[in-house]
Amino acid sequence: MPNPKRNLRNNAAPVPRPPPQATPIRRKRARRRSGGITLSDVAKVAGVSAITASRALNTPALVSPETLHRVRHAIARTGYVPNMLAGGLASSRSRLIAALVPTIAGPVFLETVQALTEALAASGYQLMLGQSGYTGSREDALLDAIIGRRPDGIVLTGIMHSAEGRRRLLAAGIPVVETWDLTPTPIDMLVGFSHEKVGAAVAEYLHAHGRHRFAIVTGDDHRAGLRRKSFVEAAARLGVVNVSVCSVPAPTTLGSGRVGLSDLLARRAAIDAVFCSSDVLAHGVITEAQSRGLVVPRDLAVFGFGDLSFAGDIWPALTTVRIDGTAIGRQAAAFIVDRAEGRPVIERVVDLGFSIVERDSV
Amino acid sequence: MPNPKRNLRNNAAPVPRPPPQATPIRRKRARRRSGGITLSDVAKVAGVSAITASRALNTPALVSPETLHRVRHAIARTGYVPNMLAGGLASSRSRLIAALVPTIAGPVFLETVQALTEALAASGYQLMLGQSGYTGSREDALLDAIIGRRPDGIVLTGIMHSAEGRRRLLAAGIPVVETWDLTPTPIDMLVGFSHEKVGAAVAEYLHAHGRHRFAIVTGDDHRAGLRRKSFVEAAARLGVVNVSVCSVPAPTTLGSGRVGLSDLLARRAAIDAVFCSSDVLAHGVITEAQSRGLVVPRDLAVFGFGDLSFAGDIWPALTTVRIDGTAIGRQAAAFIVDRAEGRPVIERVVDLGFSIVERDSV
DNA sequence: ATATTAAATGTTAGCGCTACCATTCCGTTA
DNA sequence: TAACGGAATGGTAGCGCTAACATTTAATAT
Repeated sequence: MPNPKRNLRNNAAPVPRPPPQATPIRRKRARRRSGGITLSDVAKVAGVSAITASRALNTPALVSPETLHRVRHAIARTGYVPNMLAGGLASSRSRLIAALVPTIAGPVFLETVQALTEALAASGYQLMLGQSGYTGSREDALLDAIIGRRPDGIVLTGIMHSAEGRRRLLAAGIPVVETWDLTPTPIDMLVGFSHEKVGAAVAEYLHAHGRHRFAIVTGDDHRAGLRRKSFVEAAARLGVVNVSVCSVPAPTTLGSGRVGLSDLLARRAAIDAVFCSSDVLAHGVITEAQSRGLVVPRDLAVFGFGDLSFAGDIWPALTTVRIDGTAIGRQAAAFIVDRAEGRPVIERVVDLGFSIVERDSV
Repeated sequence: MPNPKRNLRNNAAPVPRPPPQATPIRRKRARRRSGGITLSDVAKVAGVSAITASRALNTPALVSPETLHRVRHAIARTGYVPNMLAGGLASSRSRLIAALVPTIAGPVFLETVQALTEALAASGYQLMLGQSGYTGSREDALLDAIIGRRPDGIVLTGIMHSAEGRRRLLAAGIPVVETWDLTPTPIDMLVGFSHEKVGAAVAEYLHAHGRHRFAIVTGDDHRAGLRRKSFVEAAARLGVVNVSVCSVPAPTTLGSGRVGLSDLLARRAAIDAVFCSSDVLAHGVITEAQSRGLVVPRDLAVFGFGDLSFAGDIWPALTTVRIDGTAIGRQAAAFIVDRAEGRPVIERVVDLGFSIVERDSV
């Protein structure tokens, strides 16, 4: 039976067929190199072994300066780009970090993601972004897709992870950082702030500024719910009992803020202050108020959350809660990198707190 | 010399030491399995070979229904998650698609990225997002990091890629889709619209609506420059010669829109219409106008670009250019998937056009 | 009844890289 | 002078998976 030699895609120098010696009938099968330049090619050009070339890239301290130079030269000449699939497989270190956010459409987490990206890149890691949606339905499937890439760490941002998800994460043995929240039962590491304290602080602030009829326009996600609850409780402590609540679906938009205020006003509830679960929502509330001839803050105080980039630029400038998303991202990156490099992380929970930015809308 | 047997991390059933026969002195070296569950484990549980288990996952049509069921059961029992590093290495198909955007902070490309993510996920691919910044300085380094992951495709979104970048991309042999632009010399595939036509259309629209003193507030990126140029040219054709131009750094913000209008007004130029290079900028211009007591559109017409989610909700509702970012993302995904699956792409350039959304700001 | 084909499964050998050892060649130390 | 130790480099065997074959069995055509 003749051996059909398909030598597809093999544009390398044709390997001379080994002479049919008295060796047992063992035919060389067609190679299937993907065609790119490999470390061995570089090593050959540099006149060293593959492993030395590898060391020149990964642990240059172990290589003599002269060899290092030769290898670097060879890399430049050949245009070699390391195959991180192969490297990750061999070393069990993918240098990939995954981040899970509900959505990138809402600008809330962008600052964190941005800081994360940069801090990780500085350490030679790359971020892979996954969107789970606020519902959590796709979360488990997404989690498998992520775990399949064997990331060196996972950053969970504002996610209500399912019990099943927690289990898989734990089973995979991947370092996890949860952010934007301070749950009492973190999976692994945690960097965030207390949503309860935010709610209480805002209620106290409004009260101290002479407001007594509170309302809330809030997205229906978990963390916003935490803030709402503590806001209402703090209000009650201050003697403000009837807090009108209007809930809108997450992610929040300027439009849903307008709808929220309309809704509140339609109830004929007497209100003089609105706490919104996001700056975007607050912006919508202000817009709606203005379109109705209400003057902010004279007729209505509006309080935001997030201190997004536009908060200081809208008119009137928005009084809001500032969360340092950049610091969160940086701290998360530090956690992950420490763990990935094998350094132990002692203090696994960091509370970054928040601050109130006083501007013109209250 | 005694053989120090380090059996680190090997929690599998202890392999019985092969009897020290008269074989040449070839010691088994310690295994270094990373500890997870592998396809072989699944195959063992299912009572089939590894390759059959692989087929059950990747090409279930080639496996008998009964075997398929057994394998699936075994996967569920073991909690197996395929190692895509290994799979990608073996098959030269990473099932990873990279997207390069200037920044995710600007909401302009979010719609496209979102659509891309979803369309790719539906085909079993995952998106990896890279931010190059508007400057392009980090672009080449980022490109190497991306090529190193051996993605099956790359989507360039609103990028001014360097010549060196183009070369590397071409050399890597990875399918490329450029988006949001209609350059005459695409690298590979292209889906976008004509920025020149947009500029001309807006100028004509404003003129048709009785405006004669045009101004521009624009971000300083390449594509915005294209629109500006054709806007000015079309204006000249219509007899509007002195178009005041105010350029602000990209990415654009609400704040820079306010600054832009202030700047324009400070020049004491008589203007009755402003074309902005983004909706965010337009929003800033409107905000600044209102804070100065100007009434939009009576005193000043404002034209945006992008039709972002808030455009219809601000007050007055923004007249703008609609780009179907979702369609762009979907088409890009279709291109990439076709190529990744080996289907030829005949028509490599798609013009998705644009439309003008008439609202209340003109 | 035999040849032919298709369907289902198995065997082997890599994909490109790095961990784990082994080796060589110095300069120190006893 | 021999023994030792560190620095630099190399050989080999995988990491977990799949392409390219090979083999077996059942169904169909001649």
